Amino acid sequence: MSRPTQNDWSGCPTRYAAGIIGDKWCFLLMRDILLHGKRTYGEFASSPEGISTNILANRLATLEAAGMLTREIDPRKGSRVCYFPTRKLRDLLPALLGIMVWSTKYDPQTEAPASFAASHQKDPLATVAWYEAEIDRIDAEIVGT
Amino acid sequence: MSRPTQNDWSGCPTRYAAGIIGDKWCFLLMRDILLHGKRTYGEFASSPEGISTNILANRLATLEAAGMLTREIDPRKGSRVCYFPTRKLRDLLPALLGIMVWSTKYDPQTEAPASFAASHQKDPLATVAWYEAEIDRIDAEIVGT
DNA sequence: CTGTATCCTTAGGGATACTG
DNA sequence: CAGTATCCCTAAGGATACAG
Repeated sequence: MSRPTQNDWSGCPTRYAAGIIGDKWCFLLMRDILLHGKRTYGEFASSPEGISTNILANRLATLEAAGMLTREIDPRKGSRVCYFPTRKLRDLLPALLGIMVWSTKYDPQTEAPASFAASHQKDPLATVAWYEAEIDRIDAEIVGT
Repeated sequence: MSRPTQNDWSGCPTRYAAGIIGDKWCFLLMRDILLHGKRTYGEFASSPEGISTNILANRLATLEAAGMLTREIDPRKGSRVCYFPTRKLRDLLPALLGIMVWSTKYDPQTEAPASFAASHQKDPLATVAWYEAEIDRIDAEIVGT
């Protein structure tokens, strides 16, 4: 069976991701959407990292252009804008989960362990259950293909 | 059982990662080390993305300071420097695999599918086998804790 | 070959004011 | 509240020369 060897990475599948994930603000915004359930401009702007409004607008446009989110009117309340994750963004969740597990293990700043870290250490299977529930919740929100 | 809820992300485990992964050059260098088996300054410099030497030196120092790699003399050939992945970096492989799978699915630039993409589509289990072999190969190289 | 150092230009991005 | 626009400064980083 042919499996990838070391010298066959001409079309390296990570270079593409580097353009989107390899940007601090895009990365944090995707986190906010996928993991924190944030959907509105104001919610993004209030993140503890303190993104400035021009950068926020710029990155929202970037992510929309990259097909990671869609900009729509809030179905519940007219004249209010919401950003929804696309399937493409949703599919990044497994990778994000991997990053979270890694950070939980190595981040020295996590003074009081977050509930994720706690439950993950106690029972990794609980993390899987959490992950799948998260997937379901986001799937229910994805509108287009 | 307590599992993470949406409003409990005060100690968000992704913010830490954003500082390391959320940088294009660090991201690509970690890819080179983990997936392309690159170990020397010249090998990094010759990557198709064309990193300039001052940035390369800067990021190698950053990654070393972050405990992601160690700088050592080549055991086989004296007076030649090599950079080895630490366990901390190695543990990022699962996340990187997730990113690769994602890119393989969505990167429109992947004109000729890489062997990874091909084998992954043909048989996902082959990817797992590839991944475990990769882990073993890197583990054999990790020197310190 | 493995880096360092310097120059210099551009882009990133914070602060803030402004608009619908 | 959801942005847009401007100002302005710093840092990122490309090119290149130099050193061990």
